[in-house]
Amino acid sequence: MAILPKEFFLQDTIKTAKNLLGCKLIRNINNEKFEGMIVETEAYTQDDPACHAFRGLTQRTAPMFKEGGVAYVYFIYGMYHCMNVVTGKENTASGVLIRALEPIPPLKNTNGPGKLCKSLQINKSLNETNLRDKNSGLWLEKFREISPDEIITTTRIGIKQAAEYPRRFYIKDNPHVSKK
DNA sequence: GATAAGATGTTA
DNA sequence: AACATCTTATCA
Repeated sequence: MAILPKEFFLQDTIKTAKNLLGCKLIRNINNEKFEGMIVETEAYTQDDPACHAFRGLTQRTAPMFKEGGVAYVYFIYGMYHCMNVVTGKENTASGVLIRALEPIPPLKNTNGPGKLCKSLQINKSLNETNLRDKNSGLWLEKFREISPDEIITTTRIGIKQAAEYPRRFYIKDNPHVSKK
């Protein structure tokens, strides 16, 4: 299937968070491919108190300010990495947290943002990597069409700031969404 | 089932 | 000190 084009990442972040549902995330490790379909996302924008970039540009958040289509990978809780798809124009800080994948064999254990990064061996070496370039080892493709009535919207998980924002999206009845 | 605690390192 | 998490233990 086709690699997601640049324009895909330059739309409204919330729209992109929904559009990413049903897309495939593919990781190439030593010419072995691991893939899964995105089933759960969360949107983070610069005007959002829960967004890492809310307080401005720092070394950590710099990737979020790049033009959409690259990865923002950060380390959390001393053990896990989480991966975002950066969205929007250059100098606007926004991204979409990938929270869960429906694994395609032999991939497994991808029902959570920390778990999927562990399974796909996503770490800071992939920070700022171009998600439209297969040579980067991590990229996105169009996979399945998800109709609007299959998308459930809820509040986000694991945050205290702006906890009431309805910016978490997942595919209805999909068993690979992260646990409550 | 539910809730609590612990692991652990980076960030601001 | 808080943290965009997860696993294990300890209840009931």
